[in-house]
Amino acid sequence: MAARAGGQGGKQPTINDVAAMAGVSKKTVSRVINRSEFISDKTRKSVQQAIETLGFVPNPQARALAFRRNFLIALLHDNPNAQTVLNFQQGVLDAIKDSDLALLVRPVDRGSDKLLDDVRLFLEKQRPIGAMLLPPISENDDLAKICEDLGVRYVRVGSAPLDDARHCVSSNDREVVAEAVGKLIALGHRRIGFVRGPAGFRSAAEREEGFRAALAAAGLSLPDELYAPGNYRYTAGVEAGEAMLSLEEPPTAVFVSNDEMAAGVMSVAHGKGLSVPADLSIIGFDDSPTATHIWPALSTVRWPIREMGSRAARTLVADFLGSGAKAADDENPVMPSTFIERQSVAPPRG
Amino acid sequence: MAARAGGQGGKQPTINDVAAMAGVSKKTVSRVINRSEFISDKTRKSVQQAIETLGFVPNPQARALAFRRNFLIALLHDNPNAQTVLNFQQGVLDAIKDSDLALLVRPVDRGSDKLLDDVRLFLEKQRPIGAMLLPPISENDDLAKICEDLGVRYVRVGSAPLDDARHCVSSNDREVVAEAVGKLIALGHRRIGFVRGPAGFRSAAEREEGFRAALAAAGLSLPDELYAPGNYRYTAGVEAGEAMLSLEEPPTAVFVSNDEMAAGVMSVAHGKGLSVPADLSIIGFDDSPTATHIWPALSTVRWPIREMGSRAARTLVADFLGSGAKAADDENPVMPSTFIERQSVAPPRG
DNA sequence: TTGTATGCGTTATCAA
DNA sequence: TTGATAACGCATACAA
Repeated sequence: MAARAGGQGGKQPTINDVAAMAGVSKKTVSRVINRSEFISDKTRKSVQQAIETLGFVPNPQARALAFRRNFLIALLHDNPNAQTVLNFQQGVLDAIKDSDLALLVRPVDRGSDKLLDDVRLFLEKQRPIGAMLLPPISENDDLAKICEDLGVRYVRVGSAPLDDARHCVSSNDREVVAEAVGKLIALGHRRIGFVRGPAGFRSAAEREEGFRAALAAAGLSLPDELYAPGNYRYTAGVEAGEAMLSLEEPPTAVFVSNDEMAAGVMSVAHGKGLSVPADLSIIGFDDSPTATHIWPALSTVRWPIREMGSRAARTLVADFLGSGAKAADDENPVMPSTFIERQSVAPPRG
Repeated sequence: MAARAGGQGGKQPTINDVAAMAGVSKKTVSRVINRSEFISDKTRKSVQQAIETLGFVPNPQARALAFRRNFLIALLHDNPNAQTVLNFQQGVLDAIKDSDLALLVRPVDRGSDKLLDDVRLFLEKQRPIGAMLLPPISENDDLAKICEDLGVRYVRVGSAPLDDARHCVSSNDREVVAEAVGKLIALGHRRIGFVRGPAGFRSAAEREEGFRAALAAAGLSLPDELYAPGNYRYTAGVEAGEAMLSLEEPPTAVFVSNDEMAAGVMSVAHGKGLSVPADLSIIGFDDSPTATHIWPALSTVRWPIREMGSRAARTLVADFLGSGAKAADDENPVMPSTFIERQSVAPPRG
């Protein structure tokens, strides 16, 4: 059981109890709590002693009122992908578990015309010390501006730098996609299909650019019939698969902009009696659980989402603590994605 | 943009501004905010008028301090399944979006020996009005007791009633599993395998009981070689599949206690050149994204997780508002799961 | 380096 | 049905 020495009358001890026991004023106790520099080692120790024996824990509500800021960090997202959001949360928690911050989660609706007002009201009320924006809403500049206006620190998460280093954590989708597609080409593939992510998503654009860069580097072109639109959903993958695999000269490989759509393409291949990877190589993106659950296991790109969550939270915290601003400046805000080879890729037949 | 009539000096208007404008005391304004009954309609209206024109929003931090309670509800979980957690969150948000509650998310580690202390400290500090416990930690009675001790309302989510109706939202896993397995039997299957969930999980036990009930009802038995342990992970499904499908007389169908393991079994079937469902019918549980991403699409049981989230949150809120306690008592806390037939089930060969 | 007085914005007490 | 005043627990300005 938790050892709670208890103040008086079973209630939680307050700063007053600590002050009384240590024989100092509450302000001095406050200074110790907030790590003020102007404190003699002696009094600091005696105060810490009292805090210890009393089992005193500062009341976050009172601090929030006085600070005009809640000791929370908010995660704003539009539920693009459950695993992504949850992995990110996990990373955030890794970073804040030893602080006394807590995580506030706020799903929003990017399609709503009240999105901006919703977020503004939320931040005004909750007053978190910082907010983290997950893609795709991280790409919304108005949202960032709202944070700025309200004095809420923010970090935008994206597949490419969206803001200055202080306000952004990103991966390098473009490069890694180019690398992955390059391997396809090295294996001998010449007709390589592409399934795109939704219009207006930066991640979709980045992945496409990486794809095209790899093709260009090898002097290959992308015929229209091997280019399919998509929306990151399974059904879009199915549609793209049906279209491409019905071609007279179908592709021997395809890069699909996320795993879920890749699963759709693979289903179509199975349905048509094609063998993956013998008849068709497939590469996805995300390294979601789906990637390993389907058969054969999908080669894909792992997004360092947990690390990004941790990094985003650390940036916010360091920024908040001020002094520790080093953490935010030292680290490179671009975190590398990695290509993961599994069973869905092989040289083309013949 | 949000229409904020603003108090004075660009800052947020406070209760004092409202009181001044309406010509009443702040306590009266407070009464209006908190829907006290002892207010004349006339003053109520004039106060509401002032609130409106000022664009006043009560400061949650101040209220939290005075109420000794934060206007938050906490979600405690042990990350069993990303989709489940996120769907649940979505349901919670459906329920609280018109209140001024916010959602605090707290992943915990059920393996840690500090679990209880962690949760206690978290609740002591954050002082949410209520907490929701997701399985498997919802099965931990000590956790419920901690909530009770701290005066934090709680709701436990499970696959069977874990507590009294006021503190529990559950599904009816057992019945639905029995129904699903019954269909297998009706199709003519006689050798049906079973892959279990992890020991100590109530959901695993419920599903097994449902499975056995269906078998018993048909006078069938479960040979040892068709019973496999598992842990809800893909690899456990693979192991179970390898074992069962290497048998001299393999099963013609298998019920797997969750989708992820079912995907593992299906991979093994594919690898052995077996056709699903012609050679092997498979049923999973969860209706996770995986169920539709694999090929063929998996017949499974849909857990009403979003509805449960919504229900859990409404219970907490109603309980908190006191008056509206009806919501908590009227509704049946058991929410039905449903069997979903897709392509992974067919009659046995021959 | 430390203490005093006061503020943060709301609710509770108790009297009017 | 209302209001004056005291909590709520901590932080800040300004003194000492």
